Amino acid sequence: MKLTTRGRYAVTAMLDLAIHGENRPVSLADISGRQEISLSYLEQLFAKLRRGALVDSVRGPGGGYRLAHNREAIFVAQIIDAVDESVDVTNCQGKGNCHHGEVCLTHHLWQDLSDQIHDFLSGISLADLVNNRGGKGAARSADTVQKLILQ
Amino acid sequence: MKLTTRGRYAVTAMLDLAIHGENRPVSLADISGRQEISLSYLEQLFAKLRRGALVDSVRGPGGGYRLAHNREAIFVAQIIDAVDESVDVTNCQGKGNCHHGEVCLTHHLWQDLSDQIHDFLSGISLADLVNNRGGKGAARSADTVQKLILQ
DNA sequence: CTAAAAACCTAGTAAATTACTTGGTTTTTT
DNA sequence: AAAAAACCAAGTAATTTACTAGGTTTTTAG
Repeated sequence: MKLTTRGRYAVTAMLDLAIHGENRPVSLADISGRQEISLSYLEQLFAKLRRGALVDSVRGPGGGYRLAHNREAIFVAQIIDAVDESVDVTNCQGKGNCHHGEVCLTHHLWQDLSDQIHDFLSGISLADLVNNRGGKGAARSADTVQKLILQ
Repeated sequence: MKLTTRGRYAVTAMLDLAIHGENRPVSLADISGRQEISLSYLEQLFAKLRRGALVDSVRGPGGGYRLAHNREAIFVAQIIDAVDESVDVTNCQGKGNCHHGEVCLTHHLWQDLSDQIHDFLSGISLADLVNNRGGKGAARSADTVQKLILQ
């Protein structure tokens, strides 16, 4: 399945951007420092995020990246789609040619799971994450959020 | 995340077993032939499935594997857990030490997604798959099912 | 107007994982 | 006794992933 560390990194970086980028653009060097993701790796991820129209870039000193839309309008599924190409758990990437050119025994199972995951992640915006409402809304203590935001 | 080809192979093989193993045990050589999975790889998977008490083995000629429970009582999540260890999308395997020993920004998101996937796959039994009710019950034409079962 | 900060780009590489191979042994049936 | 099967351990090829190296271009601040 396409749900790897790459996607996690991308969501984390976008969340960092949502938290720290209200006024000025945020440089990848800053995100790299805070989230401990290699700068050059971030560059590669943000190239994809930009192609996916999720962020805008500002070049030159004082530049960096900005969210291309507001927090409420950027969903986790979009981020993962942008960097991982797809959230797909089938073997045949949904083509249905997994067994001698026909659908394999479990094709529909994986297809349905894929859809399920995509639906789940499509319902969660960056705003939800900032406001601590990831998924079912697992509790996160107020001071943990503070620590994470203020570092 | 732990949702790889290994898990898919395991579910496919177990489904093959459910379909072909009503009377006699099914040898891995048979499954290997039908599903095009390397025999030795199947052996490794079935060692784990046996440790997970999902199948029983019968040694000697005419031997093979049998489901350890009936189709209704074996769920996809159990199969994947047995071969992939866990269906976990967090970076820290649920430990919550992903960022300087604290939970990372997106920990709860991945935790919730993990739970979601696990719940989904826990609701689908081998019997459901045999009867073509994977997940939301995507339609599969009757003759496709025939082809798959009768090969 | 120049130095520096940033994005932007390409290619390569190290590490990890995955799928598979090899070459056995043990058990049990015919 | 031969053969069919499970069972086992170690190694390997292929792929993917995360990261590094080494640039260029753009733009701002001084």
